[in-house]
Formats: sequence, structure tokens, C-alpha cells
Amino acid sequence: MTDRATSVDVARAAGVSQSTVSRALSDDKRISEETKKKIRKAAERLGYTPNEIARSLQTNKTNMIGLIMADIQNPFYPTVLEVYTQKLHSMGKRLLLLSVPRGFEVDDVLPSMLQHQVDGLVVTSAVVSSKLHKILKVHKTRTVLLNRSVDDFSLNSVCCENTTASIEVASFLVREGHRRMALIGGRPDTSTHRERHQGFQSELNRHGLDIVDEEYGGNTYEGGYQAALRLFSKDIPPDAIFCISDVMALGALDALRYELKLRVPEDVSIVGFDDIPAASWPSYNLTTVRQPVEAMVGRSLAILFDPEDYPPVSIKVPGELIIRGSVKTGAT
Amino acid sequence: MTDRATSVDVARAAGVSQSTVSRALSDDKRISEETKKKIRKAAERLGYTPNEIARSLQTNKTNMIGLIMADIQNPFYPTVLEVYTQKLHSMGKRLLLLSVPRGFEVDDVLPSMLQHQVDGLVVTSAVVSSKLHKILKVHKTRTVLLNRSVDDFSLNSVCCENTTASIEVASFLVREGHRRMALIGGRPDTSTHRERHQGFQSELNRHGLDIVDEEYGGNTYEGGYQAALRLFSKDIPPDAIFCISDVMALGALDALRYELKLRVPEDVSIVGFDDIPAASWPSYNLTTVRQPVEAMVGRSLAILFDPEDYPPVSIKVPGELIIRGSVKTGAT
DNA sequence: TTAGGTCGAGCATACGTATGCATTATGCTA
DNA sequence: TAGCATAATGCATACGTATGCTCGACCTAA
Repeated sequence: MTDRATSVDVARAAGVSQSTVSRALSDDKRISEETKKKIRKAAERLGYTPNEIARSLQTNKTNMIGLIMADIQNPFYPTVLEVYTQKLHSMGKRLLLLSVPRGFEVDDVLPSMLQHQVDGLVVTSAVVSSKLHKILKVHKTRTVLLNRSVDDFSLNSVCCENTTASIEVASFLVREGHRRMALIGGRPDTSTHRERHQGFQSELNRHGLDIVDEEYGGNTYEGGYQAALRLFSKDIPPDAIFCISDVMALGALDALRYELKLRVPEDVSIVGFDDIPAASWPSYNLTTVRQPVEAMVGRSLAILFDPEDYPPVSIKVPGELIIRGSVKTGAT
Repeated sequence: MTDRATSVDVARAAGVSQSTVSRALSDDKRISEETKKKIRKAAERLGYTPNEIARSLQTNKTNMIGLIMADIQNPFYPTVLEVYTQKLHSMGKRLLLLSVPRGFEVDDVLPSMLQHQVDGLVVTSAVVSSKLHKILKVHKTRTVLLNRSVDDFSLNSVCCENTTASIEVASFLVREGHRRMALIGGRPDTSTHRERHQGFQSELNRHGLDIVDEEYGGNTYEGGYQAALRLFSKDIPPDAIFCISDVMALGALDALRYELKLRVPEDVSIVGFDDIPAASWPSYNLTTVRQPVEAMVGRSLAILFDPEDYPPVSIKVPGELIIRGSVKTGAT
């Protein structure tokens, strides 16, 4: 008795058939206004809301898209998350979230997501293994990689224009008189890392320079902190550090200032990537590349909901160099 | 042909009935080992995975719990989110996430969540309106408020021991010689705010003191920043500020240091609440109250999955004062 | 007057799974 | 050898919705 009302209950209350209820509530033109009104009233009175589960079984659509996120603790992703949930909500869809626990890979959690019959899938901040590849091929759930790409164009992907942006960073640093550039990377097995590294390096080369040193920080604050310490434990320290992500840049900055008692930017310059909220806080005032989250998320959803089933595309959205105060300027 | 295999397909392939497949895969003891083996092989070969939607329709359980989060941008919540997804995943459950867009209230997004028949619901960082109350009463979906509570005990809630912790903060500040305490609040219409305010004030009173000034920062960095500026635009500034949440404390700290050129803690002391990651970064080194996220999330899930249907409870988990460097000490 | 058309609504079924009950085969007891 | 318990499986149905098809009533045009 305390159970939820079904469309059958509404039908009975309104003195019509269940199918009429279904049609009336989806505003089918075959049902007369008069009947619709009656049904809507009955539905209201019974507190009826459609059972999405039953609907999904029938229509083969769940109105849910899955988001697999490997790195929630990176402050870049809460923004991503928020943009997704909001955009989806305005489209009448919901977000099924799965985070990949430390020590697990995406492949481990993916199946449980696919069982829920999500209409589409977004995978972000993940290492794209061949196993993952295989699973996605079998299930025909449309998938988009966000902030990651694969070389063979076998999966949809939406990324920032990592290469171009990194070239711009290098060019900026050179222009401002830096010569000994180091890089703090994330995970070398991600496309993001490779692209940013490659763009940065190629532009340095063009100026007759090269990356003088390189460390990895795993895209965490602590990782960036330690990586910076390692860079400065060697013979000749760099005069500028390009951090592949902002969180690591913050860690590096703190390490330099508070552990090594160096001044930023006077003694060392630092550039990040992402433009997380903290980058603009005066304590850090970080020069960085802004990722166009809104646009990236928008494009990814456009791919997922495109009525046509095109072959996989790789979309690059331009980033923007945000110049703040963590780079020493005018040295020329 | 490219469609996903169903249990019927598996049955056909294994030469048994669909019901036998269903039972075999759920390891029903009535099915012989031999048959099970045969069925498992067939399932494997066809790449069969159960359709959770159909299963849900039958069992009335979706294995999803809904999480409604109003304040994802607050760095406290990514941790909450991660703990939830991980704990749930290890229980074989999934998280349906809904974030409340700016300008909307929980009531606006709740119905869309309930339609998905979630097995349980967690609502966090939200203003509990009477309308929300009503909706939750009608639907019998079990609900827990996280980090919020209601006065009449009509909903389950799990919170930090806000009052006790705030008393401890006040007592600590007094002990260290502070006399002019100000408070930067979040939203006065939340239980969290009221409890922390009340605990702080009552302890000050016990020492013959009172809150000398009070501003609101809406639990954002920018809000904390501006609130701090307002506090110091008046005749006599405070010598200590208790910020109801860490994000605001960071904002306040930056405002004091970089805009007002004050020293923390030498000129002003600051205490936060939450212990977000950034609180421990040397740039901030914030004295704060650590919320036991792991425990809170654990308790909330215990309530949701309790087989018995007890009346609503209000659970308070103790916090821990983490003393770092943002409070001037030894002034006595 | 009648054939054909339109409108409004109901009937029946399908989606993929779980499960109560019936059914058959098998072994055991008296 | 009859009778009965037990094991192993199949049959049939239900979950709540959407939708193709059918059907009746009424209207219009020839």
C-alpha cells in the first residue's frame, strides 16, 4: 500500500488504460487534451513518477552516462565533474560516477559500469591499456576519452591542444631569457604527458636549447614537491621548470620556497598546466595554461549524443597561456 | 547480431533453460557443478554480462546509491566523493551523482534522482528546506544527510562533532592569549554553521569573552577573502579569526597577507575547519579541525544498508584539532 | 447512402531477468 | 517392490513501461 504508484494505478484512477497514461504523459498528440488533463490530475494526486528502470528496459536508454575518473584528488577534476553534472542535468540526463581506486586500473572497474547500460561513457585521466581497448571494442557503448587520446584514432577523444600550448610555454620562457629548462612530468605512459613534453622540447630545440633535466611527479602535490627537490639536488639547477600539471607546480613551488629557501620567480621560474583555482591565489600566482573545460566537456557530450554514428574523432581544443607572476620577466 | 548476449542466448548455447542460467550464475546450490561449469563457459564465450536494468526491475534493487552534492568546488568534497566511490565499489554498488547548480536548491534536482530508483540517498552540503523534507517523506528511499543535520531528528544524519570541536578551537585560542575573536561563517541557514558558531561562542562566553565580529563567506575562497577584508575595514580589528571552513580560511589568509600586508600568525591568528589537503601545504600551514571523512562516510553507508529499518538517527563523529602554524602561540 | 478517412483510445506484447512452482529422474527406506 | 524424499531442471509469470496494431465512433465526400 505504501508502494509507489505505477502507471497502472494512474490508469485505474483516471478510468483509462495504461497505454493511454503512458501516451498522455509523453504528450502524444493522439490523446485528447481533455483526457490528458484528467490523467495528469490523477498522476499528481497519486504522486506518480515514472519508473526509469522499467522505462529503460523498454527503450534501451538509461539516460545515464558513465564517467570514469582516475584522479579525483587532482583539483582540476572537480571542475570537470561539476560541468558534466550540470550540462547533463540540463539535458535530462544523469551521471554515473566511478573513481578508480589507487592501485587499480580502469579495466578493473569498467565492467561494472557497462552492466548498468549507460548510454555513453567518458573516461578521463586514465592510462589507456590494450585491455581497456578491447573491452570497449566489444561493448558498443560509445566512448570518449577526455584529456587523453590514443595514437591510432580508434577511440573518440577530446583534449586540450597540448602540443601547441606547450610550444607557447617554451617560447615564452625563452623570450623572457630562460636557458636551463627542466620539466616535471606526470606519468610518462599518458598521452597528455607525451604531447606536452614533445611540444615543449621541440620548441626549445628550435632555439638551440633542450630540456636539461626531467623528473616525474605523478600529478600529485606531493609528487611535484619531491620532484622539485630532486631537480635541485643535482650539480647545476634549472632556471625554469615547466610542470605538466598545476598541482605539481604548487608542490614544486612550495618545495622551492619553504624547503630550499629559493625565491620564485627571482631564482627560479615555474609554469603549470590546467589553471586550477589555486593557481590564481596570491600565495601561488602561477603562470599556467588554462584548459577550456567548458568547451572540452561540451564537445565530448556532443560526440556522445550525436545521432549519427561517425568513426572516432580526435578533437583538440586550444588552451590559453595565463601569465601571472611565477615567471621572471624582462631578463633580455 | 551485434547486440549484447542475454541470458536466453547463453541458455540456448548451453542447452539449458534461461532460469537455469540465472541460477547457475548466482551460484544457486540446486544446480549441479557440472551444469554450472557448462553455463559459465558458454557465458564466457558469448561475452555475456547480466543486464542490470532488467535485474533491477525484477529485484527492485538498483545497486546504485544517489549522492547529491551542492558544493563540489569546495576542496573538502573531492575526498568525500572518492571515499564514497571506493567504498561503494568494494560493496558492488555504484554512485549516481548529482550536483546542484548554482542558483538551484536540492529540491529542484531531487526528483530526477528518485526516478532512477536508487537504493539509498546521501545528501551533503545542502540547505534542508521544508520542501525537501516533504519529498523525502513521500518517497521511502532511505536518506542520510552528510555534514548536515535537522533539529527534529526526522532524517538520518552523520556529522562531525561540530560543537565540541569548536569549543576546543575557542579554548585553544583563549589559552594562547587571544582576546578579540572574530568568526567567518558559511551560510547561516545550515546546521553546520549554527553548531560551529554556537560551540565557539559558548566557550568564549565561559571565559568572559564573546565573538567581537562576524562575517559570511559562503564557503568559498573568494567569500573568505572578502569577508576578511570586511573584518579589517572596521575600527578595532580582531586578533584571531575562526573560519567555519578551510577554503574560506585560505581566502582570508591570502587577503590578510597579500592585500593588507599583515603577518599570520604574528599579527592575526587563523583557524579553519575540515583539514583539506591545502591546509597542510607550507604556504598556508593552517591550524584546523580535521573532519574524519572515512568514518563519516562509513557510518552513513552503514545506515543506508542496515537491514533493519530503524527510526532516524543523528550520528556525531569526533573531529581532531590539528595544530599547525597559523595561530600565534605562547602569548601568555 | 456508402466508402473511406480521421480521431481517440484500448489490447497485446516485448524488454531481460529472477523466482515460485511443477516436473522428472534418482536414490533410499520399509 | 511400492513409496517417498531429494536433487536437478524446466515452465510460467511478474516487474513497469512503451509502442505497433486493432477497433469503434464519427465525419466527410461522392
